[in-house]
Amino acid sequence: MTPVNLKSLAEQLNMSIATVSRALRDSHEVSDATKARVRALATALNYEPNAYASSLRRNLSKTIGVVIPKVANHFFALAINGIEEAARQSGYHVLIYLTHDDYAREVSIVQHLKGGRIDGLLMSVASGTEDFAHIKSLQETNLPIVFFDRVCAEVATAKVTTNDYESGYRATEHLILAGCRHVAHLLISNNLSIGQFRQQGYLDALQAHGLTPDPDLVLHGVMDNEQNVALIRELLLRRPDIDGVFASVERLAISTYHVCKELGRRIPEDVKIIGFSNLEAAALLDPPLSTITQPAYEIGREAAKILLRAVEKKKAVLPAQSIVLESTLFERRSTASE
Amino acid sequence: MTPVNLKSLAEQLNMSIATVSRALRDSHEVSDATKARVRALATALNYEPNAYASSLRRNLSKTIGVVIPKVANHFFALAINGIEEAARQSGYHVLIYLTHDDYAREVSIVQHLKGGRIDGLLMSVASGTEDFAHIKSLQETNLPIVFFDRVCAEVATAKVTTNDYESGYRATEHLILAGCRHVAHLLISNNLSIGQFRQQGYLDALQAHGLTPDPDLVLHGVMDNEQNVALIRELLLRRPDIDGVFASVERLAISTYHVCKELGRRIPEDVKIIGFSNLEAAALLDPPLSTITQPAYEIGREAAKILLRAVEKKKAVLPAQSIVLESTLFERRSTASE
DNA sequence: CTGTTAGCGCGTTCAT
DNA sequence: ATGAACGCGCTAACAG
Repeated sequence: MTPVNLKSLAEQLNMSIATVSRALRDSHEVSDATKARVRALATALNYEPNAYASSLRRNLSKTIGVVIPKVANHFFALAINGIEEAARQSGYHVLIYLTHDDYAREVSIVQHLKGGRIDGLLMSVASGTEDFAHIKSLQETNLPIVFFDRVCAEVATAKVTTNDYESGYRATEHLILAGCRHVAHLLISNNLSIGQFRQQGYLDALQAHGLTPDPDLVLHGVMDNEQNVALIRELLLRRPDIDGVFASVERLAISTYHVCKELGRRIPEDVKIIGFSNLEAAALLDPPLSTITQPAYEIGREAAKILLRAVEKKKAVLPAQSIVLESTLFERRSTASE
Repeated sequence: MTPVNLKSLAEQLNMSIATVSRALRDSHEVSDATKARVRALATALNYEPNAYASSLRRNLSKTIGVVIPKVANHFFALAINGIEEAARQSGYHVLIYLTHDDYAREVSIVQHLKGGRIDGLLMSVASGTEDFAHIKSLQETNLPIVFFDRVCAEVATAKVTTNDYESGYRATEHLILAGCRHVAHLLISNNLSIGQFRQQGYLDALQAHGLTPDPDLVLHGVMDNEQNVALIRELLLRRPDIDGVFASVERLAISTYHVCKELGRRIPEDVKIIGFSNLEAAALLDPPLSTITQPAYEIGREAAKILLRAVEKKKAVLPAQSIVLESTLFERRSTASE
C-alpha cells in the first residue's frame, strides 16, 4: 500500500509538492482550479497530513497536556470534559497524565513534557507536592501553563479555582442559620491551599455569628476511609453537643451520614450535614445531604480557553491572574415529609 | 536562549550528532567514557529529545489514542485510569477524545487519527453508530485497534468486554431465587450489543426457572431521565404485581428506587431491585441496592495491554479474539434491621 | 568505537 | 501561479 502524503499526491497530479501543500492550506497564491483538483484527490485518497512532520516543521503540535492527580473522581472527570470541549473547538488534541498524588510521578511526567510534545499545559498539582522546581523549570522552556483547582502559589501564571473561602463561609453560615450552635469541620490534612481557605471561611463564619471556634471540633481526616469513619465516630461520641457538620470532602460527608445513622443521630433533626460534593451520591441519600458543588466542567473549560488563547498568541508568559468561579450551594430537604 | 538539542550538545562536546544520539540511547557501540560525558551535559542542560522529530524519523509516536463516548461516567473514568497505568508502564502517552455518543463527531475524530498521530487505538463506540466504514478505513492504515466495553462486531479485531449475558442471567436469577415471580427488565434502547446480551440473559434465566417472559415487563428507557421516571411510574402502577426489577443501567435502578419510595412500595419487601452500576451511589441508598459491577479498571488495563503488545510487535492486525472479564454481583441488605 | 550522509513529511523561503 | 531547494531534530545506513 503506497503511502498517501504530499509527495504521492503531487506525483499523481503532476505538480510540485509545494503547490499541493499550499492548495491544502488554502493559500491565496494558488489558482482555484488547482485547489479543486488537489482537494478532490486528497479527499478521494483520504489524505490526512502527518501530524509529526507538521509539528516538527512548525514547532507547534496543536496538542495540550493535562496533568491531574486522578480521573476516577467526578470533579476531574467533569473538568476533563470541559477541557476536551474547549480544545476540540480550537482544533487541539489532549494528552492526559495521572500523578495519583505521587510527587515522584509528577516530576517524571513534567520532565517528559519538556520534549516539546505539547503547546500548553493544564495542571492540578499533586497533594504531596511541596517543591515546585520541576514546574518552574518547565515554565522556563516557554511553555504556557494554567493551573486549575489545585493551584500552585509559588509559580506565577494564570489560575482557575472556585471561591473556596467563600464556600466554606457560606456552608458554615448555612448551618448556623439553620440553628446549629456546635458546628464541626471535617477536612483532609494536607498542604493544599484549598483546605486552608475553606477552613478560614468556616472560622470566620463562626466568628461573624458570635460563635467561638473550638479546635476540638476540627477533624483532620486521613487517606484511609475506614480510619476516617472511626475518627468521626469517636468525635461524635466525645462531643454529643455537635449539631452541625461541614465536610470539606464528599467522602467525609457520606461517612458522617453513615456514622450518624449508626449512632442513632437523626438527620437533620439532631445533626445537619453539608459537604463539598461533585457527585450525585449525596443527593441520593435518604434524607439527602445539602452540598456545595463546584462548577467542575466550567473550571476545566475556562482554564483550557485561557491556555489556548495564550498558545494561539504565542504568549509564553501568562499574567498571574486568578479566575474564581462560583460554587453552588444546594439545600436539600427530605421529600418524605409530605 | 539557545535550544538544547543534539546539535548543540554535539558542538559543546566536540563530537558528532550521531555519537551523542547513540550515547543517549545507550547504544552498545559507544564507549562508556563518552556515554558518561554526554549524559553529564545532557542532564546538566536538562536535555529532552524532541518527541516529534523522533516520531517522524522512526514512524512511531509512543502514543495511543482513546476514543470514548464520555468521561464523566465512573465506568469510563476507571477504564481510563487502567489505560493510563498500562500505557505509562510501557512508556506510552495517552491522547483522549470524547464522542458524546455523536456519530458525526466520532467520524471526524477517527478521520483525524489517520494522520499517524497514534500507534494504536482503544475505542468504545458511540451508541448511535451503525455504519463502521470510518473505523474499517482507519484499520486499513495498519493501525492496531482494540475495542472495549462497547465493541463493534463488524470490525475484526481484539475486544475486551464483560460477561454481559451471564451478568444479566445471574442478576435475574438472583431476584428469582429471592422469591420474585414478576421480574421487570429496564434497559436503554439502542443498537448496542451490550443491551441485547443482558436482555437475553434475563430471558433465559426466566425460562430456566419456569417463568414465562412477559414483553409487557420490559421497559425501553430513553435518554431523558425525567421521561424515564414517568415511564417507570406508569409501569409500576400498571403492573402492581411486579416484585423484582433488573435495571441494565444504573440511572434506571436509582430512578426505580425513587419511584418505589414515592409509590409507597417497600424495598426490598415489595420490590427487589438489582442494577448494573459502577458508581457507589447505589450502595449508599437506604436500603442499599444490590448491584452488578463491571471491572472497569481491569477492562481498560487489559485492553491497553493487548493493544500495546501488538504495537510493540508491529502487529497491525490483531486476532479477532474476545476477552471477557467477570462482573461482580454485590448483594446488599439493609444494615438498619439490627 | 566514531563521523558522514541521507532521509522521515512537511512548510517556507527564493526563484521563475 | 508554480517549482526547486532547504531544514525542523532525529535516527539509521554506511564508512572508516
